[in-house]
Amino acid sequence: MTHISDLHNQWLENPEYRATYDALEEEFTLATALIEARSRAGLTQGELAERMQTTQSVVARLEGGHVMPTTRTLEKIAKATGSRLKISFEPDAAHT
Amino acid sequence: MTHISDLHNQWLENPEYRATYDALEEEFTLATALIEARSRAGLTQGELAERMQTTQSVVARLEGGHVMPTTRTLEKIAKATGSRLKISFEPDAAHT
DNA sequence: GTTATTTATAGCATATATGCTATAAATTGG
DNA sequence: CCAATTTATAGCATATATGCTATAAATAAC
Repeated sequence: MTHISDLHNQWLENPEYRATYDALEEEFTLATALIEARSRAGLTQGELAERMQTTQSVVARLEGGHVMPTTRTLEKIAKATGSRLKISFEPDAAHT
Repeated sequence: MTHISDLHNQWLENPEYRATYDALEEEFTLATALIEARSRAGLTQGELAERMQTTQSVVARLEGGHVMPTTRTLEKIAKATGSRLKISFEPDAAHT
């Protein structure tokens, strides 16, 4: 069974992949969070799309992590999955 | 002294405002979070803009809550303010 | 293994966020 | 007050997310 995080760990050993890791991380975690929210709501992509007033292909694209969605889209997802969207900037100890 | 949350509470009594409250809430809280992150970092809009590779007017627009930014922009803000971006969909008890 | 269901990809038009310059408005320091 | 700094707004070009249809690929049900 190939889970996305397995791929993730596997790819970590590829230097070229590591180079772009920072930029991709958010897309990975966001896509994962989205998939989890949809699972929790027990919806198919098509059903979620309907509640978001869009189409299944749009949801697939979002879950594929191929875009950096707007907060407008994130809000629609939250509402459609019975979730509450939370966005925060947490002080990063490592940086400060 | 006019704080954004004061205006918020004040406007809550205006019915017309209440009608669009849901759609605006996220912009309010996000803008507030952004302003806080910048304050924490001790940066002016111009300085933050420079670190984000953009201009002061763009930061002003974001903080004004007049746009629903992409996660790409949120990531830039996080990095520039020494923060870590967190996005999550939390199960909403009230809905379920 | 065949069918039905679900998910992923492609390609294009449209909407919206971003990037930018200039300038106004507001705030701060003296 | 005045000057300097900071923040807000306007307007336009560009980049990117979204909306859409169609179809392929993968999974699940039987």
